[in-house]
Parts: sequence; C-alpha cells; structure tokens
Amino acid sequence: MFWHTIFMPHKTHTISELARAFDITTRTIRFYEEKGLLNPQRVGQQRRYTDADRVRLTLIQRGKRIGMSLQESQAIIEMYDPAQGNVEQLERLLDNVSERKQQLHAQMQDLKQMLTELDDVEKRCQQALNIVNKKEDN
Amino acid sequence: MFWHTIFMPHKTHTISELARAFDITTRTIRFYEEKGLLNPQRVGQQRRYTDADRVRLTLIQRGKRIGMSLQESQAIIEMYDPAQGNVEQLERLLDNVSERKQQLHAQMQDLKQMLTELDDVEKRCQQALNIVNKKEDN
DNA sequence: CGAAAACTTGACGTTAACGTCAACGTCAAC
DNA sequence: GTTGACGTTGACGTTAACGTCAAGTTTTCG
Repeated sequence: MFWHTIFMPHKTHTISELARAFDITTRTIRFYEEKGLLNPQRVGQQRRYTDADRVRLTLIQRGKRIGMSLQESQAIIEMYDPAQGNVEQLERLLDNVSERKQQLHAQMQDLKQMLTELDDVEKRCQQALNIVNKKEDN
Repeated sequence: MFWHTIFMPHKTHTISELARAFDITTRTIRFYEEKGLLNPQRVGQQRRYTDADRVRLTLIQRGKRIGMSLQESQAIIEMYDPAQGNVEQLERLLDNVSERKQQLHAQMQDLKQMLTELDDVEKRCQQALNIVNKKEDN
C-alpha cells in the first residue's frame, strides 16, 4: 500500500512538484512545453514528468545562466538527445557541436577578460583605501 | 591644413561613425543613451562621441555576449568609472566587484560543464561514425 | 459526499531591447 | 536655392520570456 514511498524506480512528477524542485512557476514549465523544449507524458489530461524532463530543465537553466535563449537551449537539448542513426545527421550534429564549442570558448575568453579587468578595479580600489588608512595612522 | 589627418589626439566621432565601427544602428546608440549607459557631448544638437564612449560600447557588447542585461552592463561601467573618493563608496564598490566576480566564476563553471558535456556528445558521435566506417571497410 | 487543492486551457498584460517610420532641422555641394 | 546626406526627437511596433487572471475540470481528503 505504501510501495510508492519505499520503491519508485521511475517516479514521475506532477507539474507543481517540478516547479517547486526547480524554483520556477508552472506557467514557465507549460511555456517551455509550448516552445517544444519539453513534452511530458499525459495521464488523462494531466502532465507527468520523468527524470529526462528534469535533465532538460537543468540544461535550460544552465543555458539561461550563461546567456542562452530558449531556442539555443533547445538546440543543445537536441544534441544531447541522439534520436538519430543516419550518417549525414551524425555529421551535421558534429558540425553543430563544434560550432557551439567554439562559441562557448569565445564566451570563456570574454569572461576571463572581464574578470581580469574587475581584478584591476579591485586592486586600484584597495590601493586607494590603503592610502586613506595610512593617512589615518598619522 | 591636414593636421586632423596626421595628429588628432582626442578625436570625437559622430553617431553614424560609431554605429559603423561597432556594427550597430544609430537607434541602438541613442537607446543606450536613454538608458543612461552613454552620455556624449553635444555640439549644438549633435552628439559627439569620445574614446571613453567607445570603451563603454565595448563593455556593453562584451556584456551582451556573456548574457548580461544592459542594467548589469551599466553597473559594470560604473565600477570602471571611479567618479568617487569617499571611503564608504570605495568599500561598497569593493563589495560589488567581488560579488560580480563570484557570479562570473559561477558562470565559468557552467560554461566548463556545458563544454565537457558537448565533448562527450562529440566523442559518442565520432564513435558511432567509426562503427559505420568499419562496416564499410568489410 | 462535498469542499479545498491542484490541474487544465485560453487570453491578455508586461518588460527589455531594440526596429521602424514620420516629421523636422542643418549644412555642404552642385 | 534646392537637393541630398546626415542629424534630431517623438511615437508606435515587435519579439522573447514569461506573469496574471479567468473559467472550467479533476483529485484528494476529512
């Protein structure tokens, strides 16, 4: 009778469980479905989400944090999902992957530059504070 | 008579020169001004942009590439511009800088993770292609 | 069984970051 | 002296990524 609390190999989640887990609204989840980033199973009318959907949501959120649009995240998701077979498709996929990788490397460079520049700001700022402190010592 | 072509220490630019140089529209530049990210000098009605404005535009564009909003870029710009002196302000600035740095480091982690995952996809993809090629060898 | 809680599908609203268009000023060149 | 290139300020349009109701159905729980 309480099996589901003891053993649940492929537990599915309702939309609000997922929303809580990812700290987003149900509206957002449905919106992602509209845009083709998720397509959960249905039990009657209701949506049921598997771990695959959780993976996708994780990818989406990581994508957002690094400035990707939903479309870009969708492209990434489709790279993770094989769904293929055919040689041409594999080669196209390889091209897409290497293109994305290049872009991500470029983004790393931008990040590094901004970080070193912020380091500079920090140093100049601390020097200014040191000067003030020395004056106070006198 | 041709001094300006030989020696121009603080050349200013018109809006369309700037637009060409940064590959954006004049509308975009005026929009950034509206939002407080630029404030060029004026000669009569017309805007004149200095190298300081070019630096700001560079920061804005880099910010966009790493997924920052204009407001965030503005915050960064204000960190670059000292404009102050007072100790409290310096300490607040230091806090802001270190907060930004943390966020950027987190973003680097996200980028790295996405990169290694794309590496995985790439490898699996190449393995699949190798198998196909071996079959063709027979 | 009956009310509260959760789920559903619309439809319209909102914010950021510009695009687009109109209507007007100005200045050098033909 | 007018034409054409460039500049100006509005005002409204657009897209992405949701938020916010509304109005109805279904599940759950005492």
